[in-house]
Amino acid sequence: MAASPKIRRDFFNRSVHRVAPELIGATLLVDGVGGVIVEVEAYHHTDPAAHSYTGRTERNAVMFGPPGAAYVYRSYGIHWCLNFVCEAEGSASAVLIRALEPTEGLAPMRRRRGLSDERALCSGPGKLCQALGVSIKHNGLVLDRAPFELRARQHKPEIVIGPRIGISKAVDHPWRYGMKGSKFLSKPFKT
DNA sequence: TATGAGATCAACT
DNA sequence: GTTGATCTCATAC
Repeated sequence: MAASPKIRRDFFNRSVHRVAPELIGATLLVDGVGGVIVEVEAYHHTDPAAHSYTGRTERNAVMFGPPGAAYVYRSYGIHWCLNFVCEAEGSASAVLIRALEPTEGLAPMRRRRGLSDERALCSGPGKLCQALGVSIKHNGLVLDRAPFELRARQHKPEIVIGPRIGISKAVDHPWRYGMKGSKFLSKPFKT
């Protein structure tokens, strides 16, 4: 199989709404463990649902930094969520990685998750971070250097679009992107 | 299949 | 003091 080109950090130097759909089908690895991105959501600083909406704080400082970095935060006190910073320094936009199709390092993922069901390993932002071992240690790290590895997709997949999940503000913005027909989505898309 | 509650904590008001 | 960009398990249908 031909090696896919690595995604460099300048890939993220564009609008989240352009970056997000292009991430579908790309491969994300952390320490060699990961898979194909099948679901993401876009967050923009003008968006009431975004952490950056009310301005820079200690938690979201990475979002205000240069694109191509990972923004990791704790959700509901227990889970971690992984975002990729986009656009430009200070624009405070990011793409939330919501689901992966596991392809590399199945054994460590199953061990970390305590599950054997492949479909449940990475089908949600909290699950995905647990399976890949992502935590606050990764906050602020750039995505084109170890332990991260991002590889571009070979072919453009069919993309489905819908409203975002688990938020209470700006719920109608269709800023959730998924790979059509994937069995590894956190929730099915209404088509 | 669907709905609901509990876990658990840092940031925010 | 309240609220989540969530997940899992239990109970109901």
